[in-house]
Order: sequence, then C-alpha cells, then structure tokens
Amino acid sequence: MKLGNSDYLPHIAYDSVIFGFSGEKLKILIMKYHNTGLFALPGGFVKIDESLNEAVRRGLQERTGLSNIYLEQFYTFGNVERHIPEVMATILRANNFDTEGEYEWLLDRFFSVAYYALINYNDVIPKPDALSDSCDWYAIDELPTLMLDHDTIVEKALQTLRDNIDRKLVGMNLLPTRFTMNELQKVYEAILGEKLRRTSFQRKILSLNILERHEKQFSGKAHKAPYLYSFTKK
Amino acid sequence: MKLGNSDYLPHIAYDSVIFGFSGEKLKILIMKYHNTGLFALPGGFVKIDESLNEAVRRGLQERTGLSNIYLEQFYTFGNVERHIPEVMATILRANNFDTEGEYEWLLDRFFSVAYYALINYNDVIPKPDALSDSCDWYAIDELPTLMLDHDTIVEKALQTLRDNIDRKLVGMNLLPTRFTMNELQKVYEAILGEKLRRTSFQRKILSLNILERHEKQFSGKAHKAPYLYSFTKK
DNA sequence: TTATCATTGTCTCAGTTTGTAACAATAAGA
DNA sequence: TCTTATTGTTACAAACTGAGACAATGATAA
Repeated sequence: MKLGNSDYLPHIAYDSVIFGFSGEKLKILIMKYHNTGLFALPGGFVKIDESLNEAVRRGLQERTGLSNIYLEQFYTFGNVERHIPEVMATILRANNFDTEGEYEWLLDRFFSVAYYALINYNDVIPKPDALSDSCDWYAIDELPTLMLDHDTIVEKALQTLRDNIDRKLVGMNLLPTRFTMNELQKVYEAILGEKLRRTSFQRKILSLNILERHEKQFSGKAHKAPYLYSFTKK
Repeated sequence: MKLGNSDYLPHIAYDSVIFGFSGEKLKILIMKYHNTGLFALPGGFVKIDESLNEAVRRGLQERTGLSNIYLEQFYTFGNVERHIPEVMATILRANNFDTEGEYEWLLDRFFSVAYYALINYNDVIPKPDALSDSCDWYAIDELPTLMLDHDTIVEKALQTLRDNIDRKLVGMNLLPTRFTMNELQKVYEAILGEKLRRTSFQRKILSLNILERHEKQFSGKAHKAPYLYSFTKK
C-alpha cells in the first residue's frame, strides 16, 4: 500500500471495529504498529475518486481477505482533541518514513468515520498492513489500551451493536452457516454481556421466523443432540 | 460569514435536518440560494481548530438563534456521486463569488456529516446565510426537490428519528415546556406517520414516569379541559 | 336552569406476550 | 439397564396491549 499524498483525500480517515465470535467471547481485530507499542483499530484512507463505503470495503478485504462483509457505519469522530500529530509521527519514524514531504499529510488533523463489521471468525486470516507488525483478535474484555480515541470508538461500536441487536439480524454474520440454538444464544449473551433464559430465548428467536431447522448435530456427549439451524435468507 | 480557504478544513462539511412541529405537522428548515432555484439543507464547514460538534452548534445558532439545541449525528455521506462541482459553481456565481482563487476549495469533493436537531418551532426566527435568500419551514410531506443528495439525507434523518423515538425522548424538544397529552400524541403521530390510539398512548407515556402533571388548560371549547404536563428533567 | 355536545381521564376485559418452571425425550457412558 | 447432561416442548401465572365503555366536565344552546 502506498500512502503518497496525491492518491488520498486529506483530513478524512475511517476506522473499523471488526467483531468476531470465538470461545464464547466477542472479539475484535487490533493492529500493533512496529516498534512503538501502539495498538489501534484497523483503518485507512479514501482515494480521491473512491466512495467512502468502497474505501472501507477495500480496506477490510485487505485486512481479512473477505469481501461481502456485513458493515454498519455508526459515528464520525471529529474532535480537535483527537489530533495528536506526535502519535502519527512516531509511527512513521518507526517505519523509516519521512515525516516531511510525501507523507507529511498524515500528520494533519483527521476526521474518522467509524464502522463496525460482523464476520465469521473462522473465515479470517488477519493480515497486518504496511505500518504494523501484527493484526490479532482480542476479546473485548481483554483489550490493550488503544491509541488516540480508539477506546471510545470501540465502546460506541459495542453500544450501537447492543442497541441494534433486536432490529438487525446479528447472529447471521458471526456464526457459520449452520449452528445450534445454544451457539446463537451464546452470541447474544456475549454481545449483551448478560445471561439469557434458554426457553425465552428459543421462543423469541423461533417466533421471528428467520430460522430453518436442519438435521441434528451429534456431539458425542452423553445427552440429547440439538438441531442445527440456518438463517433463511430472503 | 467568510468562506476563505484558510479558515476551514477542506473536503468536510456538515448538513443539518432541523425538525420543528407546528400545525400538527412535522417541518424542517430549508434554505434557498439566491437566483438559482436551488433548495438545500442548512449546512456549513468546520474551522481548522474547531471540533465537529462545535461547528454544527455554531452553525445552528447562526441559523436559528438558539443555543443548547438537541442534536444527534446520524450518518456521514461520502459517495463520489455527490460531488457535482457545477452545483456549487452555480451558487457561487449567483452570489458574485469568484470560482477561482479564494473560494475554489468549495468546488472540491466534500464529505457531509449529517445531524438532525429537534427544536421548539416558536422559539425560532430562521435566518438565511450569506449565499441564500431564504430559510423557511417546510412540512416534510411538502418539500421542494433538494439539491445533490439532500433528499436522501432528509429521508435517513426521518428514518433515524422514527427508530429512536422509543429510546430517546423526542417530544421534549419539539414542544413548549407545558403541553397537553393530545399535543404530545400529535407529535408522535407526525413523526411515525400513523394514527395512534388515544388510551394506549396515554397509558404508555404515563407508565414511563417522565411526565409531571400540572393545572388544567381551559381552551374555551365546550368540553372537558385537559391537564398540562411537562417533562421531569433529571 | 337544563339539555346538548365534544373531549378527556379512567376502567374493564379479552387477547397476546413474557418470565419461570416442569417434564419427557434423548445420546452416550458406566 | 441405569445414570447424567442437555434439549424440545408444554404449562401456567404475571405483565402488557388493543379496543371499547363510561362517567366527568367545560362551554353553548334551549
């Protein structure tokens, strides 16, 4: 990836909170920049002749290998206080990029349009970008401290996800195609941060008429085998 | 208002959908540009050293005279297709502003961060800005065609308002301090675009424990006088 | 004064949804 | 065959909602 100042719109960036579900926990992708100890959300910039949503999809594909990701834009952060040029300067210098000339625009003040994405954990092989040495999953209750206002961004993403959980189908994107009712319940519990009642949950989800029942899944455990379900796409 | 290129961040604008309630209808403020026949949402730009939210409040105060307005950011529009430099060139020329030099930056591509505001209709005396000759209320079902993607912005604002109506207190900002239950119901009906049942609405609102009951309001009409209510602020 | 009218506050009652528990039906191992 | 953990389903009370009934009440007309 090149970051020359001729290709991108100045002052505008995006950051993405990429949610996955594994080990009964909700996790997000976090990048670590070379030789700085700085952690950040995956983000990027918008090309001169590119739409905002296209730019975000392009960036997410580069980071996860996935196209056709479920995406929601949730807020644009534009406080003066989030402009701390020393942070970007540190990152650039750690990567031997000159902070004058071609890359100087990266030190300017930026607005960040924030998106959250819901993806199937097992489909992804996270890839760091040119400035970072890792891109890894972190459980949302075990996050490192993030640079700038990225902690706030994550918090707002999670809040929006919770607010949306009953209006937009959330489980669809965090689970494999076929799953048990219990797995779906675990996803809801991880997002909401609270236990749910089994029978109420089952009744509520089934009453939405969005699930198709398939064969049973035999786990080898000594108890009744649960049915597998999939979402009916329409 | 000056619009010289040294004061504002390039490529970033905001637009606001300012809701008011009058004559049993939901209305929004629309500006008309001098000698162009172009209608648009009130908007503006962000100064170099100013936070986004500050900029929006500053602009709204200039347009309405109100400070302390209820504001929600709801989406950022960044499609390539919304960049039609001829439109802004038309507006500038109609105001005898040179499209080269100091104001040339206004012809660039812009992202627009969109907000909606809820205000008390009677508190406002709309004021046009430097480029427009009017700033007036239009009922949402009688809007003129708006320039660029401003129709889309209004539609999304209304959709967001409807989605939020049960989660955020909406009536509070669209009515005077004291109001009758019927007036509040009319606000809900205008926003949702459907009739509501009187008794159900009353029961639901009262069960929220957010209203304080005051003296009756005698209208001079030949029927029982309704109580006045106000929101309990906490 | 009395009758009429439109609107309001409250109540009722049935139908629906939700919280909670109970119970029978498994799969696999002992 | 018995035990154990988990699942699908049913049952029942509590809470909520839709729809209507009804009395109370300001003002006007008779």
